[in-house]
Amino acid sequence: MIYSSELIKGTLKTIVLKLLADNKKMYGYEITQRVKELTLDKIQITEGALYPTLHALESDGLVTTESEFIGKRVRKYYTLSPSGKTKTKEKVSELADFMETMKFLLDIKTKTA
Amino acid sequence: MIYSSELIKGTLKTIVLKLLADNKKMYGYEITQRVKELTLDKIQITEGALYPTLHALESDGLVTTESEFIGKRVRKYYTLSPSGKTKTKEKVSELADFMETMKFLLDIKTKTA
DNA sequence: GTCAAATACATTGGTTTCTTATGTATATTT
DNA sequence: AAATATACATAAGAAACCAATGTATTTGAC
Repeated sequence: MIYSSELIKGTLKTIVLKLLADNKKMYGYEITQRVKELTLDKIQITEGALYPTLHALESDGLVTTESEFIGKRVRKYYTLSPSGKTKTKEKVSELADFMETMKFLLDIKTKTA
Repeated sequence: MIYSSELIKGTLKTIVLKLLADNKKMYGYEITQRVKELTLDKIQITEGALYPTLHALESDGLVTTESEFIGKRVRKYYTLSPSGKTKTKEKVSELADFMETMKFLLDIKTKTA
């Protein structure tokens, strides 16, 4: 089972930031594989979604990059900047809060009829 | 505090379906107010988001409608159809599952560095 | 009694965010 | 040798929401 794509919307950036916070430095392809693995294939980040997101994080100054050659192939590592670390905490706690709220909303049984 | 709008994306339809499942019949404005109230103002559904969503649910056959006059003003009630009830269960359990996965993702501390 | 705010519907234009598809190239496995 | 995996990237389009606008009635405050 793979989650319907609407659900991923809005959480991708937070997922990426959190992974970077936990793993110091990661490259794009690694992120897609890690998420796939951690979620037992339920969340599969497409490259068309990931790379633009990473580029946006970079241009927002939330991450810095360094390219490395593995043989002849480039690998681009992403690392959180100080402001990125702050932003990550904000985003993660907002999402955690949101999930609490959603959990409450989904459990309510206030039959008025 | 109000959640950043990206978070709502993908969950609105499920929220609406769940409210209708719990309250039998509701009208649009009532839904916005109920959500606002239940979430302590943290989720505010805009009309520009809600009405298109309700219309989509209707054209998908997940809800039926009946209009009522309150004085001279129309009020349009929405009620889940049988397929809407089934869909609601699916959507709610998918979202619950997704939140479990996200909770796990946000808590991981697998320092590899 | 009038003026603002609340109630109640709806649509339109624009943005953000993701998907699908495509492109390039190297490395590994069968 | 060919298929798959690794690794980057972009472009066109769709989906979902926001902000703004529009119409109209009703209620509450002063």
